[in-house]
Amino acid sequence: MNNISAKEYAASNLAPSIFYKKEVESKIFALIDCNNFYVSCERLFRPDLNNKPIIVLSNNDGCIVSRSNEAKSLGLPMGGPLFKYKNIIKNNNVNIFSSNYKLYSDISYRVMNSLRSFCPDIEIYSIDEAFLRLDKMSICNINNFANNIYSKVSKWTGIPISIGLAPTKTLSKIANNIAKTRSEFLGVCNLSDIKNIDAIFKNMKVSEIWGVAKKTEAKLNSINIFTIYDFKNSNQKLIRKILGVVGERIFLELNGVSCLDIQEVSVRKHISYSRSFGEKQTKFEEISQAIANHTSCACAKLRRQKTVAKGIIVYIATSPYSQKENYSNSYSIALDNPSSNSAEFIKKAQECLKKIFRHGYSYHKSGIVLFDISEENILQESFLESKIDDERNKKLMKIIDDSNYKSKSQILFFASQGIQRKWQTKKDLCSPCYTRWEELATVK
DNA sequence: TCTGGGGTCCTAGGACCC
DNA sequence: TCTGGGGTCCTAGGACCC
Repeated sequence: MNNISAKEYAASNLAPSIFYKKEVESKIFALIDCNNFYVSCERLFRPDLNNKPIIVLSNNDGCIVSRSNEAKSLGLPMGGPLFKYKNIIKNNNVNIFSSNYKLYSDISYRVMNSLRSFCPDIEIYSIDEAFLRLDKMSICNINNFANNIYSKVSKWTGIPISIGLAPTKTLSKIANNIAKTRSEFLGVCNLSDIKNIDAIFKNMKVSEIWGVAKKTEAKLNSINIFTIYDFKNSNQKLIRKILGVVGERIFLELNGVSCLDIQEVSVRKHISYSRSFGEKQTKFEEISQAIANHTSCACAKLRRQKTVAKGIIVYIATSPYSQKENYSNSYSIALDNPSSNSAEFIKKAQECLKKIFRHGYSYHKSGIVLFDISEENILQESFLESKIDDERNKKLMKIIDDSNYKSKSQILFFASQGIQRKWQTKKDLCSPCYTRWEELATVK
């Protein structure tokens, strides 16, 4: 069955209903989403925390990024800064964790592998979400199949999930939302089975649609579109005029015309690494260490995806919330030849920092971006650089990467990254990484 | 006192070319 | 004297996602 692009659809004279029918028959997407993922990972090894309010914090213990249902009902908002909610947290004995990304990515890997065993046509959309395309498989009963995924994944990994089924990705996100929020669906919602879908859509705000946030919501509200039902039944040309191709695509997807398919994994186009400092920093030396560290981590990522970058951007900033005079600046340098060598990029990063560092400010954050990324194997050989040096550097990087991978930590690093690391991010409430040998849970 | 981090895609506008 | 316009590429910024 041909996929009809939004453009082709817009250009066609055929009645929409013909397309809708064809598309409904042609594709079935399942969106699988882990419930309160970070919180669920923490609970996995701490069953004593079931049914208790838990929150997980962002880097530097700054904001709330994951909440258990109990924490949600206390009114703790997603993204809320921790210090504003100290009272609620204290009065209700809310359990707090710093984010433990090593643990979460290990658990995520388990969940995704389980999903892949059901359907190879998978797009891992984020650490806790994946789309499956089910219509290419021979499945007798799609609902039974989804129910099976639902129970097996929870059983195998211990992580609760929700599943939304629909003929487009946008609709499957909505179906997933319904599965998650309405207990009568028992965690799995097939949108095509719902008889009174209009009644449900009339009760959902446009901001509940994937791709519609504040700005877009305001634009839609201004033309009297408030609910998903309103949006779905509005005028395509008007939507195109007001929201551009992105909005038009959403409109079509809501109407069952699939414009977005499963995406293959592609190499990152930029790799960035930035952190707020645990405490404000004023000295060049400390910030220089942090920058060297960010650069080294980003280069390791670059090598892991077998790519090279042409240049680096370095930036530093004072806190945007500070009452004092603010300063932020960035500087970039392009290399003569693309590289993935940490030492080379660290040197350039420090040149950048010298250009932008100003005395007299308390810095809050620093970061780097590697840009113009291309695949390693299509790298052009330089005429100037010595090939022997190049080979030696590659070997050195491989030794560093292998050792750090084996030890699952940074046992080999550059002196410029520093040892004291006064700038390091705050992570006071971190759980053990239960999935690694040296931190396995103990049974008493 | 204390407010995260890493991405993607799209668009508008400028520079440049013929 | 009359002073175009279309195409392409690049970049910065906006909007959104989790």
